[in-house]
Amino acid sequence: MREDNPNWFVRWEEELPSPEELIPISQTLITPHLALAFQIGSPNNLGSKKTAFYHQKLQPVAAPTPTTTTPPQMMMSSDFGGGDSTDLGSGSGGGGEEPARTLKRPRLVWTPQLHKRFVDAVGHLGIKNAVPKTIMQLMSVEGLTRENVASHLQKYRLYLRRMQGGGGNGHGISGGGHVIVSDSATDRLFASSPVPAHFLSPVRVSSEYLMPSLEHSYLGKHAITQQQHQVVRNLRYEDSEHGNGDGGRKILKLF
DNA sequence: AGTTTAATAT
DNA sequence: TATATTAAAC
Repeated sequence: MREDNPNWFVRWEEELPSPEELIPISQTLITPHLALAFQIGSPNNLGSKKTAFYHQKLQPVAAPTPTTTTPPQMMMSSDFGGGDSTDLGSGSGGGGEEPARTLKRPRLVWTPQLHKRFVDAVGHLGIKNAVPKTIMQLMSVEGLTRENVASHLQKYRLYLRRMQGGGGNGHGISGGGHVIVSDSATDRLFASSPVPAHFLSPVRVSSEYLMPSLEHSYLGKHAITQQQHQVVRNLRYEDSEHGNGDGGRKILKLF
């Protein structure tokens, strides 16, 4: 906002994951579209049975903030669309068909990256303007809907408020009333588990997540213990048949 | 863990 | 009318 440092966008840009971080190992040569069209398994497309493909794009690049208090135009001299193409909607390249935007999308997975964008989008907008629509715009993730953000925001607020009130908190809220600075990837995406059986070291900084497994030859089921999979920019459909809970739903991962 | 719905407010 | 917020169901 205005009260912020005039070069807030520099900081923002710095915090953004570099392209190298986004496309580490599982850079697929075959686009999701093609993979699905040919029913061939991409590296992490496990023994999938049914994979739907319907998606859309959205919002070319809306005005930064068409609301009353308009922040300075951000057009980094370097680039923005070059490195990290934050694109949730899949490639409309080959076929070029654009399924009606009225179809219900598969559930979005809030990866740490996506959540991070969300968080500092909220950060840079004031509390005042941190409302789904503007957040969504500032994030500028294609295909991300307003209700996606709204939903996440709801949970996020939920999370925030139970750390202020709740007994053991150790997090930053200034006595004044606002300026929420929760961090640590927001406690690993909303930390609902009361510190699992993991020997947790007092300080864990640097790269929040990260999967050291170089040779990821995980086949069969997604036997990954916990944590996020390696993310691959753009989306991927999987059939997640959790033994219990919901039976075989399609999910959508970003990045 | 996310989505949708409904009620309510702006 | 459109959007936000919240709770609750799914």
